[in-house]
Amino acid sequence: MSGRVIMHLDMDAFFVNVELLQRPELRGKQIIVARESERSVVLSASYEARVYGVRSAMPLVQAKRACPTAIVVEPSQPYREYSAKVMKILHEVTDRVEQVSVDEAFVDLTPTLKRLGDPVQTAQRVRERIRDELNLPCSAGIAANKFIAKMASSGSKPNGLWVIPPYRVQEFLDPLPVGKLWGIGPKTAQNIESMGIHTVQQLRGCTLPFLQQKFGQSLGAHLFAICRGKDDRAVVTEREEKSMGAEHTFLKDTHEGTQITQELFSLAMGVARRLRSADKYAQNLSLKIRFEGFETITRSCMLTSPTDSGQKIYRAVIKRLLELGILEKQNDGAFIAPRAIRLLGVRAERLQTRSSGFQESLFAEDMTAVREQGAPDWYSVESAMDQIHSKFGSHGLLPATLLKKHSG
DNA sequence: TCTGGGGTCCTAAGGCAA
DNA sequence: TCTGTTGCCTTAGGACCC
Repeated sequence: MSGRVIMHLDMDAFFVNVELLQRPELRGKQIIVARESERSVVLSASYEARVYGVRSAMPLVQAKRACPTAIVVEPSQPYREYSAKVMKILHEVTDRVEQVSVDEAFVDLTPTLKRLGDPVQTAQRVRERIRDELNLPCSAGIAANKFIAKMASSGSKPNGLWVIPPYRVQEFLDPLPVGKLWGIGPKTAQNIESMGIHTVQQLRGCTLPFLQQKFGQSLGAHLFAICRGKDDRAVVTEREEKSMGAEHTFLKDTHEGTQITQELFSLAMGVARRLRSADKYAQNLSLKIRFEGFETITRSCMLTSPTDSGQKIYRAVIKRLLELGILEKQNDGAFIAPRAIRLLGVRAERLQTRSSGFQESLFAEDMTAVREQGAPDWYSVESAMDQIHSKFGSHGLLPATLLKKHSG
């Protein structure tokens, strides 16, 4: 036994509760945070709205049908700032904090046991501080590993704290439907259930070779472990980004070349800007194209040399789409998409850290491209400011921590 | 009736070199 | 020179998470 004590902390309906700080008159009501658009999805729903079956990632139109009285609130708050305040409180307990997303984190409490004593009281103090100082509710789970801690915090929601000691793990897991396990999504759950296995207890009856034969080496071994409540993954405090991307869904599916190239230009510039502010070059690009009817493909290409130039990314993307016939050039030189496109995405992969300083030429190149092709609305002062910060930051005039605030 | 945007990790297949 | 094996790289796709 490792003898670890892990806490998983999860903010309750984070986006909703941050919005409520500014609009307390909405407390207790059915709230949906989402962009008001035909194709948007629910970012977060208050528990009052969840009663009606509203869930995050649900199409907004569907959510409104499920709960017609819900009030839709546009996302308007600096969620990352609130997130940072939560993380700061966690970091005051220990530096062994792994932020998983904007609203949740794992904390390895093992090293705090001597200094702070009972981990349950430590968790309670953290939750009280978040409630008192930030006026935000959260839930937490405590267990001997990340998997069980995560399951515990999910089970304790909303506004709860749940401790699952090792000797209670199996009785907690056994009756659960396999689809409730963290990491088992709808597809895998369906696969497992098609074999007549519905509960964790039944899954535990499968041998390791059987699971690996059915689900592959990795997933098979993972299933074998988690249905026994075993998980030796460490709390990882620092993680390097492996890719950065941007995507956009059109309001209406489009064949129109100008609209498509403008969007690609905008995506390429956005990705390049983020590369520069993170001091990274990309060696690979991955394109995502979703056609009408929701069929989605990805295509990738290697760049001739690593880059953080929006122009180079844009040119590579156009070249690849022409090769693939997803984009065609007409006689008059205009582009057209033979199949209507719903979504476009550009992702930079195989990132490498830039060792030398900011490359003036690339900055100038992108600015020239913006002048020539006309900047889309978003590509204005903010973007230029980011590049200037990036430029001076890499010369040491601005601290790196400040730069981080401008990225993302 | 519909399905966003940001990611990570895994697998499989084909090309290629040792 | 031919054949088979192995392993790595590249590419595409899928599942999952929030």
